[in-house]
Amino acid sequence: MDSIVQILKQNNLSVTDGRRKILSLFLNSNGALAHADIEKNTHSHFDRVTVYRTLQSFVDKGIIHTIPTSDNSIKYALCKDECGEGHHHDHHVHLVCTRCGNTFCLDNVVTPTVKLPREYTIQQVEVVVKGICKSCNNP
Amino acid sequence: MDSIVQILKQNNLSVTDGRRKILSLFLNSNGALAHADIEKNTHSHFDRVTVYRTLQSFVDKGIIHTIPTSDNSIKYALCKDECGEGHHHDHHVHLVCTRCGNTFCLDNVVTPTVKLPREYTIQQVEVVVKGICKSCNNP
DNA sequence: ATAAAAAAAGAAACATTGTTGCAAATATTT
DNA sequence: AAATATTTGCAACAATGTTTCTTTTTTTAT
Ligand SMILES: [Mn+2]
Ligand SMILES: [Mn+2]
Ligand SMILES: [Zn+2]
Ligand SMILES: [Zn+2]
Repeated sequence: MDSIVQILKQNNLSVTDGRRKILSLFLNSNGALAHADIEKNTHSHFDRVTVYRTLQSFVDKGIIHTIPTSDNSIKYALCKDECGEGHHHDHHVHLVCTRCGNTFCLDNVVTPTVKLPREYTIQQVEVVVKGICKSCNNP
Repeated sequence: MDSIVQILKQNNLSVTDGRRKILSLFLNSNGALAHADIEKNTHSHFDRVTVYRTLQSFVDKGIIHTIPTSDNSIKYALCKDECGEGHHHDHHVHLVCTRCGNTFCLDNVVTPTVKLPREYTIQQVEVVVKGICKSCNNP
């Protein structure tokens, strides 16, 4: 059975064209994708609303995670850790390349620990590095 | 002379009602502000476009900085370090309170150092912590 | 394989957010 | 006070996101 179908079924998502196509985009991309990238890559084959709902359900199920950015654009990337419904554990650093504009999960770079004064409680630490990516550095 | 006017003049910005009012909002707020907060607090006294342009010019001048978020909303906060035109040096951690929703600059918590593989170049590190803020913890 | 039930997609209408060009108003300089 | 430079508000537009409802598709049960 197709690995894409497998992932969808494992997450109790019914298998539809849209979900198959969008999930395969993530599996075949090494960087993060924005909503607009998906619309472009699917040649607007799917309604915008469908794309929004698909992304939301993937996030809910722990298949993809969002990446914070300073401009107003949510980026999404595959979860590679053990994320599930309501359980996101993506403790890795993200890199936004200032040259090519792409965003990457650095799965091997673990989020550093942050110490806050006692009055605060930490729930999650997000680290986004702006810099130059691998392929822009070694062209 | 008014300290607000002083800041504006120091940055070669002409002194207008909008800039005075918006800058004073930042000076009197302990958390970060989103565009919508400013519109609300000024009772839409200023055109939306003016607010956008004012925020942009404050960022350009190094008076305020943006804070990345996972939802699609830019937050802005006063720069307290030595930022200037084209020189942002806000090396502190930001906290997004999951209870009250406010975003705070933790000026005393320095951004941890991050080590990336040699193939990458680091330009800037942004750390956003989700958790519970001081006042939500000690009500 | 077929019918029934459940879930998702599409369409439309709308709300919010952000951008651009230009004329009128305001601030600064002379 | 007048000339110049800058900013503002308006209008029109583009992009992004949400909600409701009907149609289509997928899944489940027979
Ligand atoms: Mn990631
Ligand atoms: Mn800050
Ligand atoms: Zn790059
Ligand atoms: Zn709080």
